[in-house]
Order: sequence, then structure tokens, then C-alpha cells
Amino acid sequence: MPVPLYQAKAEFFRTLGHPVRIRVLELLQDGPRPVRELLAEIEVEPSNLSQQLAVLRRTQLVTATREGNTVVYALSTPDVAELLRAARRILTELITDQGALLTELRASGGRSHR
Amino acid sequence: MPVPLYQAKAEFFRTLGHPVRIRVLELLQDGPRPVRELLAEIEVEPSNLSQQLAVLRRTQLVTATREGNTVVYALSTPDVAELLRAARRILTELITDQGALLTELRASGGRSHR
DNA sequence: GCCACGGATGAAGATTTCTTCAAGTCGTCA
DNA sequence: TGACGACTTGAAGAAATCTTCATCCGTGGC
Repeated sequence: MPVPLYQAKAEFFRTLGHPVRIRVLELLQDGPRPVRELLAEIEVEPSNLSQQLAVLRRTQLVTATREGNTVVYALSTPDVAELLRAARRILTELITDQGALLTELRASGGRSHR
Repeated sequence: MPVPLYQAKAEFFRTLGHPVRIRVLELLQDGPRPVRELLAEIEVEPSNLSQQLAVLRRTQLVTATREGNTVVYALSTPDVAELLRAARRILTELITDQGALLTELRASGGRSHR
């Protein structure tokens, strides 16, 4: 292992670690979109969205191309969509597990714990 | 969409966004391990490792069980390993793309850009 | 009981990341 | 050319995360 590989991975995940950026990536799963549309669907000020788009651009997760008046964003590779799907799977599993645990605890009479 | 789903996803990725935590998860891919071993492989102070382990525990990515003298950690679900693999694929692709772009730029005579 | 060892926890200062605001660029239309 | 719309950028204060240090808990040996 060369060395700062864990660093790179951590940075990668951190760029995914923001609600607005996640939303953008999910919207882009269905195809390229102009900023204007992203802005319409995500409740955030234009400059803030722009900042987050800049982060995604820096890490090469998306590409931006100017088309006349507007700027269109797209996923740079379909793998990104796949990663999001994998994450969604884990997340739902973790959440349902939690839920199951919760109901189990309740079923067992709600004895206190911790 | 209920609402704070993007929030949850973002938090999930953020917990992956730390070199030590990534290393821990990767080490646990090969099976459960006592803290002592993790400590031997990751260069970090005990209390710091403990902090990061606490983060992973809170998000249910790992489980800890005491075995006599030591504490053993394990992935809470094999899906975590799968996610890491997916991430690794994307990451290597992004990096090789970058590399390809770079060599292409060099081959084209190193004309300045931007 | 007492002490040492393996870890966990709490708190505080240092860093990093977010949000927001003001100003700037680039294309279009008149 | 000038003005406007669509974004982007830079900077600064606010907020979250990291690292580290001191302290604490549980287990086993003496």
C-alpha cells in the first residue's frame, strides 16, 4: 500500500457527505440537468448550490458544460449511480435492522437498558 | 420522500469520511478483530482509535463485544464490505481517468489550458 | 482489596467545512 | 455598447469535526 490511499478514500466519502451534494447526484442519476432545474428541486440559495457543485466538480464526480445561456451538469461516470444504489441498500438494511431491534425491545416488555 | 432522507445518507457517508475509520472497516472485512490488533496496524493513539470506533458503533456499522480482557470488533453486516468494494472501483476508475487525461494532455504537446 | 492493563469517555483547543453576502464573469438581447 | 439573466467565486463568521489529554470503568492477577 503506497500510503495516502486511505486518505483518498476518506476524502471521496466526505465529498458525498452533504445533503445538497447527495441530492444533486441523485437527480443526475436520471440524466444531465441544467443548474436552473437543480435549483428548482433543491431548496437552497443559488450561491450555495454553486459551491456544492464546485466541490463535486473538483472531485470529478460530475462534469459541467455550458450550453448557451445555461450550464448543464452530468455524472462523470455511471459508477456513481451504482455506488449510490449500494449505499441506499446498506442504509435501508441498517435502518430496518434498527427498527427490528426496536420492536423486539418493545415486545420484550420495554425493560430498561443502558 | 419523507424528508430528511438525504440528511441520513449524507451522515452515513460522512462517517466513512475519515482515514482511520476507513482503515478499521477494511481490516474488519477479513473478520472480527480485537482492538489491540487494530491498534497495532493503524498508527494512531489508543484514545483516538477509541473515538473513531465509537463513531462507527453509533452508526451501527460495527459491533463490539467484550471477550474477557479485550474487546472484539466486527462489521455489523457484510454489505459494508460490498460498499467499500464499490467505492474502490469508482475511485480507481476516477484516478485512472485522471491519469489518462493527464497523459493525453502531455502527448498533445503540453499546450496550456485554462 | 489493590494494582495494572485494555479500552472508553469528557472536555477543550485546533482544523475543517458550511453558509451567506458581495462582487465578478460570460453570454444574450436590445 | 449597455443592461440583464444565469451562474461562479472569494471571503468571513458560524458550526461541525479532529486530536489530544486527563480521567474513568471493567477484568484479571497478586
